[in-house]
Amino acid sequence: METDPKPLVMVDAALFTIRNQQLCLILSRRKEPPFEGAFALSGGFVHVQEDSDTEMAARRVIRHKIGFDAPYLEQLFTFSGAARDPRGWSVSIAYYALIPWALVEGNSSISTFPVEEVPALPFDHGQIVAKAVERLRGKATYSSLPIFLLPAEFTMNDLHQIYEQTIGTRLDKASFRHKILEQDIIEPITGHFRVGAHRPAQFYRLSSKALTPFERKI
Amino acid sequence: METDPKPLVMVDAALFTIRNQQLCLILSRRKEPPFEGAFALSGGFVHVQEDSDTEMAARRVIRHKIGFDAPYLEQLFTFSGAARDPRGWSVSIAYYALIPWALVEGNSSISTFPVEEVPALPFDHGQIVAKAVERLRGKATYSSLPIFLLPAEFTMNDLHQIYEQTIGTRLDKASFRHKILEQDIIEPITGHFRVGAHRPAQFYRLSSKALTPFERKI
DNA sequence: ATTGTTATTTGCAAATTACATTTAAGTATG
DNA sequence: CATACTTAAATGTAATTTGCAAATAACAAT
Repeated sequence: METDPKPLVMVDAALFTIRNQQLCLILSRRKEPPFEGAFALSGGFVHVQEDSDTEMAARRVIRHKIGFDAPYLEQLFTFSGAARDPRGWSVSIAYYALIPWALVEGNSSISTFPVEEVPALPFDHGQIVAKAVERLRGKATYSSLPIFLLPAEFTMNDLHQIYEQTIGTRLDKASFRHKILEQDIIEPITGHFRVGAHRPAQFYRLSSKALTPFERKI
Repeated sequence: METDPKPLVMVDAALFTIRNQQLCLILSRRKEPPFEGAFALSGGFVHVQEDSDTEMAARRVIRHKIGFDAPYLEQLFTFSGAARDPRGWSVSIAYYALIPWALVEGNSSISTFPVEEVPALPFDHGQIVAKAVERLRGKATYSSLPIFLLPAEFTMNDLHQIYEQTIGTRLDKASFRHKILEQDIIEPITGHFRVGAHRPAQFYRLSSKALTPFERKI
């Protein structure tokens, strides 16, 4: 079998949320060396005994950070090499997750940064973030992914804004409405409206048909 | 640092080619246990000393198999767990590559199987193949990826067939022609035609503008 | 009742795509 | 050498999708 030195195997997770209509990254300060005290992604070593696979390792890491499982989690890319971690040749299986802000608001151990204002990060976390943003933006243009950034009930405008934020461009309201409704991924909550000093907005929720909304095209 | 047992780290590569107008997978028989003699993907352990990262490891493995670098190589997904390899908890960073058939024709150590007729494979190679096919089909619908399955010079019909094969559906000839030419990813080779018992077909090559054709939309 | 503000619908122009047909350019055959 | 045959390439039009602008609806505040 193999007698060669084996690489370190870890997972890292880029956590996204939308705060104040801005696509943000959730970071926290490292509690151990290397780079103790610096803002970084959530990460940790894969534990062969407790993790059935790396996705479970990522879930464990995320749960440890925010206290619950992220509504959406996807493997992003695997980074590797001798340079990315001072402890030696390593492999990091990177994930990204989408989390509604309401679920983490008030958690004192985390900080958020708009994706355009993320500080310099240790390891190769900058690269991971860049790739995660790219992936998220890409998928948002042809899938209903951004829905996972919203709470269970939301208005068409909420959804529209989330899409514009994640994609980073302006979208026509009427066309957007059309496309979304055509796809049957969301359904109106009859009789439930957001009130205010103007016409009330219909509330929607994920459609029962859209159990795996991610596979649907927008 | 870590004293836990570390997982085995390997790379596996799904090699695609088009043979007889069919999207095929290139497999070869394993020369060592486990599963000695069985058809499997090309794979091997990551060597911390010689591989600068896992992509280089994948290249090394592929070069060892076919003798040269694949024209297109992309990281696919990382598979992991205790069950995928009898030698223990492992991580496999899977890649897929596109290779014109002309480049490997005659190589006696490889076999090809149409993707719909791939035999049962050892490890979790069946899963890897399924994911690779899915990824390839997905990307073919919005990028010019399939071009890497063709030789340097090809006709519009060659390209059209390759697309139909990789996507798995029928595409309108006229619209296809339009969309491709619009994008400037290929250019006609003036004066060069494929002859036969009928109207000669114009030969094309990758456009000089399309240095990274993969980023372009079809 | 009037005004202001946001939500939602409607209508139409522009662009894209699908489908059907025609024209072009050669070889093979008698 | 004219004709049939086959595939390549171009053309034209219907159907669909998308982009843009305006109209209408529904409420609160005044």
